[in-house]
Amino acid sequence: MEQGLGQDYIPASGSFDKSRVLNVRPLRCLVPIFPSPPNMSSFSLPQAAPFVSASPTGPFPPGVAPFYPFFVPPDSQRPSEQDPQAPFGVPNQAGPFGFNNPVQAAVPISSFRTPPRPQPAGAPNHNWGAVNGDTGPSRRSTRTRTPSAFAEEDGYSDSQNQSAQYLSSFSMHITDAEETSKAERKKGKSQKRARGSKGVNISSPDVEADPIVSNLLASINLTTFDTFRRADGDKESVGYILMIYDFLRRRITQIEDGKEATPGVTRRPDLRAGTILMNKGIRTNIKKRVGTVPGVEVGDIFFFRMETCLVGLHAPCMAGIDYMGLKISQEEEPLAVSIVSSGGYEDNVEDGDVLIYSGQGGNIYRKDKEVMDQKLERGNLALEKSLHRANEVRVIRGIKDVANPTGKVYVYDGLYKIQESWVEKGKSGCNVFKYKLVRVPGQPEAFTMWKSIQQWKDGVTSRVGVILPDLTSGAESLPVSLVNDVDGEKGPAHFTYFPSLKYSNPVNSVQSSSICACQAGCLSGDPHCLCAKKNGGYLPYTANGVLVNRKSLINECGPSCSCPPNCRNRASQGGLKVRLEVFKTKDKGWGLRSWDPIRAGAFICEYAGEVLDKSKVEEFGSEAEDEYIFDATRTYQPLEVLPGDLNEDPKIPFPLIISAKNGGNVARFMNHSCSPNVFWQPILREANKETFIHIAFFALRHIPPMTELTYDYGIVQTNNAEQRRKKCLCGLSKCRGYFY
DNA sequence: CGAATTCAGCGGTAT
DNA sequence: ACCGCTGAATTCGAT
Repeated sequence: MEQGLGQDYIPASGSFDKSRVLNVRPLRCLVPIFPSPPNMSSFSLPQAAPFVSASPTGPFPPGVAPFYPFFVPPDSQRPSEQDPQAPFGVPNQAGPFGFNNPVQAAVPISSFRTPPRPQPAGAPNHNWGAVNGDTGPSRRSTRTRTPSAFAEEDGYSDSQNQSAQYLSSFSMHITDAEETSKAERKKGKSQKRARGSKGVNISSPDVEADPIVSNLLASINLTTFDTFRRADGDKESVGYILMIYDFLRRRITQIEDGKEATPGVTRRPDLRAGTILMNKGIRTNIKKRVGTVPGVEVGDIFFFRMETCLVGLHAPCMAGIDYMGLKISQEEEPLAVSIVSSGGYEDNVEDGDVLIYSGQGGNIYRKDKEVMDQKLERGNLALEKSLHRANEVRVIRGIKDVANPTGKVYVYDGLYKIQESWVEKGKSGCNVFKYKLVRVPGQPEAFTMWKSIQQWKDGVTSRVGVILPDLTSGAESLPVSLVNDVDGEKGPAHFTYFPSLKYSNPVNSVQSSSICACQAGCLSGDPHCLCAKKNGGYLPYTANGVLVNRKSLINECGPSCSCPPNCRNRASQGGLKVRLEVFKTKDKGWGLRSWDPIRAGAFICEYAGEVLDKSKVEEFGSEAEDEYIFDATRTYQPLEVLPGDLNEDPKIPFPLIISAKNGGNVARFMNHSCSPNVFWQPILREANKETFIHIAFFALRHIPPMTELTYDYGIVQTNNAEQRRKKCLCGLSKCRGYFY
């Protein structure tokens, strides 16, 4: 598939309308002016470089004025707001800066740049912006390059070609040795800093000394992250990194929660976990690139900026614009590779496929510093160059997280192209750069899906194919839609909806051992909290109800405890937290998915149904009908990422089998997958002075909206297992072919 | 209780 | 050395 770069850079000659392009982009536009030879692949060798650069000193074709549009006459409050179509705020083409006398009136782009600092004669000049009318020495004259260096520094990736052939054409910039020494230096630096800075970061070493964390780090097979994997990821390594990262983050949160809070000190488990993984080289896609990042798919979600750094989607951990230097012919230009739009600036995000993005700088969002005009440097310059080069820019959209209002969800919304740019006066009265980005067509839905879901929730539009708006008839705290937009089936076979587990008799209950007296809610590491004690000292959940790691059994607080209902050690008790729908899948019958994003470790639902007593269990053993059954006695593959001692295998003191055939909740619709995104966890909970075991489902990884929820059904180890096994339809490369 | 404020952070870029 | 669309903790302010 010749999607993306190639086609966009190499229009078939004559297929474009020069006047149209020029009208839209009056800047020096290399695409139409220097068409490349046809039949050139997007994956170009140096001699066939798609980038043909004009000489920095011109000549420019008639009517192409270099950079004048950035000139904003101080006295003419040029109305870009009123006419955003006029690129760069040029009201029309007649004025003194129109096409008629462009060159004379041209103001060099450098007029928007920081004045270059005085440099000794002959020093390298990094003033990229001074392309035309440059008074300083050109970069070309101060630096020579070998032809082969071009290929080495080409950061373009071809999403369809991540083969060894592709890799071999690049030389790895970062060898293992370099990587290690870099990490060592880094580590030394951070330790020094920790010592020197009033003990703010002093707890960092004991996080790594924590047995669970050091176990985790020791268990990671570092050969998995050899040079090859670090340079170019795949879905597996990206998923692995994200899972380790979030586990580490949750574990650090848990440890920190157990400590006395130091007033005024902000704890950043996200940064701590990120730094550890960075230093260990547990990351991928280190080499920056334009376009697709291998292993990251459109629609993938992140809950921390550090996650996008680790997988190479967006390297800066705070800045919104990521860019790289790219050698083009003899020039080096910064090109934007990705942006994050998260609401700090006055971005316009109304249309799902168009984004009006504000440039960086100018202290727009800082209250402690004086607001100033933005400058055409760093990311802003890179975006400008990317406009001219028409290269694809990854867009990550930050959205307020419904489940955690203080946090954000970042959605990778795929590739965009910058269509135009201009300068306008921001609210503060200072110049702000604006960039109009338009989504490259043909990509899977991502951000627009979020918008649709929001409209369904608001009742603005209705979901297509809804059979029942709430199949629970109000039995859950949130409605669960029944949807079929695939075929004519009107719904699953009849069953009774009830939201929790039904024990026919309390035989299987476990004796209640203790209750807690934490009136204000339980806290991790509190030696007085018996419930924390029962869970091994720490509470199993973080403050926002996220499960830190899988345990053989979790002891939640119950009605007899003194803690309030919102105590964090009751994560599975509040009913549904995400808006779910039961939907008709293409080939697996009915399935379950969520309208809301779900973060790794978040509670989804429990398995409701009737607990089969021992006699029925035996009867069940010979029964072929096991469509809606949860069977804790099956054997389960260990969860793929975390080592066994971190993710303990579930242990239930009796053979628990639940039937949801006649009645149950949404969990009965969850299908099997050999590479699931959900796992189950036994939970001990009190009711009427007795304790019962419940089966709760938690997210194994971050799950984007509308992704089917699946867990591993396990394998039955019986004589007639072969006949009863079902063909697995998960369709994954890891599929073991069957379940039960 | 949500919004606004405060502030230490970190990887990366540029000097 | 400097920079930035972080994110947690804390204070503020409108109910």
